[in-house]
Amino acid sequence: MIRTKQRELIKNAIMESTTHPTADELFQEIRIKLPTISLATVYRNLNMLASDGVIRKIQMPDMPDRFDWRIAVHDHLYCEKCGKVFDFTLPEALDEQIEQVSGMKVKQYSLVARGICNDCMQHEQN
Amino acid sequence: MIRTKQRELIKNAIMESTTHPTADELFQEIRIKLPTISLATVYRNLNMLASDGVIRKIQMPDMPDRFDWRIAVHDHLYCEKCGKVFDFTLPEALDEQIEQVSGMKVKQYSLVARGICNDCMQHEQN
DNA sequence: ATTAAGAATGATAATCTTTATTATGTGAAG
DNA sequence: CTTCACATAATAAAGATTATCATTCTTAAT
Repeated sequence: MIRTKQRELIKNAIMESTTHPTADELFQEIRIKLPTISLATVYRNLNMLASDGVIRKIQMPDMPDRFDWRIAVHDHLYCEKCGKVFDFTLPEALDEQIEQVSGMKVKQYSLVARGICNDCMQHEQN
Repeated sequence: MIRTKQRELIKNAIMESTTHPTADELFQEIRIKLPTISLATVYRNLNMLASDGVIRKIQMPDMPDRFDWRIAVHDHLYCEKCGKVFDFTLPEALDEQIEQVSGMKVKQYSLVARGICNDCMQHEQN
């Protein structure tokens, strides 16, 4: 993995992100600094970084993949009101439980919740 | 939701399935009995049945949606070797835990694991 | 500095799954 | 039987991601 300015910009953009940006959001952001960058390059690098364990790819149904610099095990909650994605961490990882219950070897799992976040709950007028 | 033979066939096909078929797999199967059926109809009806709670839609990253007649809460494990999808059920649902940890209102969640199933473990030659 | 070789890029085509569109057909209530 | 809302078939379109490939960079060695 050689060093290129594209990869550098992509990595920095994620590392500085507070949301969980999609490939396209990162593309739009980086484009301002480096207008010649291609969306394919963004995807390519995000996947490389993810498979190197530098960043994490979050895959949720019905929405584009998102990327996260927080590589420690944690899960995600999508707010159906505001569309934001929040992190949460269960007291203990589920790998073992799943193995016990299923009798299979678990390599990884993804836990994604949908609901309403705190902010949106408070602003609700029902 | 009026009664049509297409809907009937789709529902039956799922109810009799032992795997967790995709829309296209169901389409190919039903096509034999009713060659004029359209893939769009299969999708439309599967989504209707799912939102009516008659069947369940299973969404996993990197593969097409699958459908399941088992509507009771349960989770899924995808075997990376043979490609089959297995069911499992944790001792208790996670909604509450997630709510406590995240402080949000959880409407639903999806837990999908990847790994190696029992059969494939035993046939492995490593 | 030069160069050679591998690796990454940009541009775009292609893929895959799913939904939208629209004209046509059909079930069931009167 | 007629009517009309709803469903269907056929296909176009969308949306996200990956593949392709000619071109351009990086890097390490000369």
